[in-house]
Amino acid sequence: MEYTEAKQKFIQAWGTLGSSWGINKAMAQIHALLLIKEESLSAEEVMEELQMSRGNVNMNLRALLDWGIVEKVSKIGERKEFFIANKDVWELARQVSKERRRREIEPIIKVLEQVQGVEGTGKDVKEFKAMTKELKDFSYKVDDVLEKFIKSDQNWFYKLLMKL
Amino acid sequence: MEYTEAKQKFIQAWGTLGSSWGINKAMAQIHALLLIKEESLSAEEVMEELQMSRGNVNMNLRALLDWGIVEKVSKIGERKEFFIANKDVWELARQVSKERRRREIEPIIKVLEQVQGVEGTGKDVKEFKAMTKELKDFSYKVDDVLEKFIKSDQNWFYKLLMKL
DNA sequence: ATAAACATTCAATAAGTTTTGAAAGTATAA
DNA sequence: TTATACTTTCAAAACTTATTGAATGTTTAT
Repeated sequence: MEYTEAKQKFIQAWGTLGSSWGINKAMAQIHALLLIKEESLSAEEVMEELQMSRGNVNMNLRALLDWGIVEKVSKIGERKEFFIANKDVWELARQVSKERRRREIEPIIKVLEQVQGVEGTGKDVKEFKAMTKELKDFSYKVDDVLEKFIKSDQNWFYKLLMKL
Repeated sequence: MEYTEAKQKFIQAWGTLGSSWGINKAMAQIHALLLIKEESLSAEEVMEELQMSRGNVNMNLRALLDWGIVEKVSKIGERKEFFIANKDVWELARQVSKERRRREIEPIIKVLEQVQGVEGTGKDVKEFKAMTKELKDFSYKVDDVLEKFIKSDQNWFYKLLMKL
């Protein structure tokens, strides 16, 4: 397989994967491109390589910064900004887990807590309370695992894998 | 809080959560409704409660069956079909993990394997190979954890949580 | 202060996804 | 077999999300 073909294929696949992960395609593709480039790239270069508009690239680069998986780099003598992806896959997984925890687990726990306060003693209400309590308990457990994962180091994780 | 309000709130929140999980809103909302109802519901009843069209309800009930998180129930003397959600949260988590593994991890591993076969000895190619290899190795580890999780029982999981 | 180089915003548009509902299909009962 | 009850399909419409690119804002160099 040609390098150009392989590169396209990877960027494409990463974009698709992103979509089923709440990360939009452009964002995931830019990330993929930065992942496979050792040097940092300017917005211009990303536009060029991925054939995306300036606005789109700018917006999604900022989103990547926001997720903490891409960093800005200044080059001496250069005015424009350059961007580089953190190449540590472990760190990437941690950052993504962290963001998803914040954006998904936390809000659902909040709602589950709230609706627990439903009034009444009817059958429907009892069932409702029972089910939402189970979900809440489980969510707390997941939250707990995620928290530990996020705070842990790579070694901890690999040791855990061994144990399984 | 009133039962009706709590119910709406929960169904709403579950729908939103679903969206960031690759599960469409209607599908997640139907699932939420079935989760909080002990008895099975007919398509008609779901339509009524969620104010959705027949086509939408039918389509998404089939998707839920497909994901293995909702089951058909036949009632004697009744011609129509009824649907019930599995109330075991643990089992739900397992089923969802199973489907997501199949739909997401497996395809990306396949692509990563493929692009590993890229030809050339240039700097770009070497970097590309190194990065995609790292991603592949990590994906295999995740796949492995998921596989064990899917095949395990609830007890295993809770014991694991204790250890963390 | 001005110009040049670059970054950001945002309204318009395009693309993608979900939802509808009527029509077609299927199974059951009489 | 025919009518009825129910399910499935699918093209069109509604809705949502992503993308563009020109206009605006900001920084730096002269």
